[in-house]
Amino acid sequence: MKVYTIRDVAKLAGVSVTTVSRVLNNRPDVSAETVKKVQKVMEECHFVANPNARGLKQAEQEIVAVIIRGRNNPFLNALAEEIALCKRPGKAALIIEYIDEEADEFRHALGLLRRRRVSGLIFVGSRLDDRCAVLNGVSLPMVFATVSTVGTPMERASSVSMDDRKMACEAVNALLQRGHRKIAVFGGERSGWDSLALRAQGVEDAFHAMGLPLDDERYIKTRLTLSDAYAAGLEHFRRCLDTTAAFCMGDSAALGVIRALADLKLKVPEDVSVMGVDGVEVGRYTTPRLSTVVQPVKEIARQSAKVLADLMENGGPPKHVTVKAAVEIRESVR
Amino acid sequence: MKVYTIRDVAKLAGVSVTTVSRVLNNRPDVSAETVKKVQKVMEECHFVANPNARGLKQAEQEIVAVIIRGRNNPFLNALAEEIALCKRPGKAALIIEYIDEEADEFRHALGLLRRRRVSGLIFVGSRLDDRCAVLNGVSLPMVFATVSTVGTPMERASSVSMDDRKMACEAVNALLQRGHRKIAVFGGERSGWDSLALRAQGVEDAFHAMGLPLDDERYIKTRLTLSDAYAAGLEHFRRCLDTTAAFCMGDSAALGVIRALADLKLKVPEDVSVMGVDGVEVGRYTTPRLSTVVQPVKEIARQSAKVLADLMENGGPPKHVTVKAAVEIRESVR
DNA sequence: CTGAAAGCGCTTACAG
DNA sequence: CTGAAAGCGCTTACAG
Repeated sequence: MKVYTIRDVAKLAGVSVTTVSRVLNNRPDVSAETVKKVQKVMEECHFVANPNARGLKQAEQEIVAVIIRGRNNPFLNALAEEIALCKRPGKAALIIEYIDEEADEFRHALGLLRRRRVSGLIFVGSRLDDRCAVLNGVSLPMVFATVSTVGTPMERASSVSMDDRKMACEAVNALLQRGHRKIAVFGGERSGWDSLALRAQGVEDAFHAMGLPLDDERYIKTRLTLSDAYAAGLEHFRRCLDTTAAFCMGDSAALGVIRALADLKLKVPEDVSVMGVDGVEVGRYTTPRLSTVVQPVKEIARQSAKVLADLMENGGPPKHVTVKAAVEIRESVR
Repeated sequence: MKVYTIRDVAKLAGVSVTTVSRVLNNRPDVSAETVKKVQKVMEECHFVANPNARGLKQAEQEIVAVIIRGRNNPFLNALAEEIALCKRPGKAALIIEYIDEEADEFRHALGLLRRRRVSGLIFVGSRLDDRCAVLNGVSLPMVFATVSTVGTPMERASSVSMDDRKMACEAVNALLQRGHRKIAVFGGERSGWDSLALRAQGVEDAFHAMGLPLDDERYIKTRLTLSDAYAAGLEHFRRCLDTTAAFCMGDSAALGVIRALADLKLKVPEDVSVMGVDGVEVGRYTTPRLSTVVQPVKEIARQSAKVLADLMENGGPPKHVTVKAAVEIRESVR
């Protein structure tokens, strides 16, 4: 199957290449008759312009890359979708790269920069540990969505996030206020600067404000997936029968823990209260409905796109936006 | 910030453009010394090759487009991920386009074909109604994942799917076997050729095999989302107090219906049994665990990629692959 | 191991 | 309204 070029089309239509190009780009300065003739030929031979050739001459198109860590996280997925819906500076194209939760998103980004002429970068759901220093060599506008980069070694990165530390504190506080004292925390790495580390600090804040110690035995480090949290939940509640509440740093993890409790014949919230973080849709439909810290997905997406656009257009120092989140007590807590 | 070309690099490094190109492509026929020199310059000026220019000369890269209907469907998302992981003929690039559930995926595909030189197409989760005839003009290899195109007006389309009719029949049969007679069905459009229409036929088959009529009042047409199914469930079970089971043509819908039942103080499965379709992960962790028709996601992805690859390489008539699915009775049915 | 030159398929001043 | 020609930034025979 021959691939036609505009040269072929021109010959077939008996016009110049220039004219075909004009028709292709809907320029006004072609006679209606010619347009028709050329379009007919294009139709007949299923002509499709070569985007590489177009891109080569046309004002180089800007590309914004969105790098998402973990595809099956419904919260990050929803966020990616919203980001894709935001309008971008000029008509910058968007490339979305999902990378494995265990992979190194920073190396991945560097690799991408070497292959493509990216002019802006959004990281979604990144882990912020020592690795992030490698981005210091990058002078592109970068924004981290959902985690704050304040206080990290990355001096040039912007970020949009809720106040993870404060919200975790509020969430745990909600449990403390309801009389819970033995609270299990299902979280991640406590070092580093990312959301999970900040949330761990927030948990401590809440305990300390009440003059209570944070029981290390009740801090359970786990991946925040359904299956891992389920296993971790089984393990914990078999061992610690006196735990009356769980704060899970992700909704999927919370759902996994709730299921583990059910399998141990413990009722939520009668025996154990469970609180998540994120506010994914399914949490409104489970039984019991999941209490959680609802992150404003659209707001985070919008602000991320806006900060990036502003940086790409006007430059300037990195910005850090904090969006408002809310603890929503639903049926899983009492 | 100046954008460097390989010409600039060549000048700075004191070599020819050809040599720079060779270094760029890791060709073996350059002296180590030269390589080092050129790489140093590239590094210094943050050189990134223009992919358009590369693509223009290099053997035109094949592009496979995946068109997915509805982004927040976890089942389709999982499928898309698996497809992305499958190896493709040559090193065909993959572009994944999510389109709105209400949009017309066929027009979208045609638009895409006009803009990009796509050499293969995978549709994920398409609705198959009269609109699909527009694809008859397309002579590209196309495969529909999750729906069978047998019997549709599309003569050139291949498909990979479970036997929707048979599996729906089996699922409803499982309910009938357990003594349920008043079964509500939450499905979609009953006309057309897509999965939902086939499943509706399967439901009828099951009823007819038992010599029972399918009660039209209990066929509820709804979008198969959490929120819509929730609303439809509330509405139905308020009205039909004698319904003892629900067959929902999607797991999200099933979860929505289960929640509606809970809000009506009806217990699942004691008062009403609920069965879904798809087999999404969260259904294994809800309370009660969701009974469902588990579709073999990886198998569908793998077969779709394989059929497409084969068609792209060798051509030939369209293929229709049927994969095995299984009704899994979990806690939501008794 | 290295380079000069042609060419990929378009777009875009420029001239008419 | 139309066309001849230069050029976008690379790659790739070809010659050395």
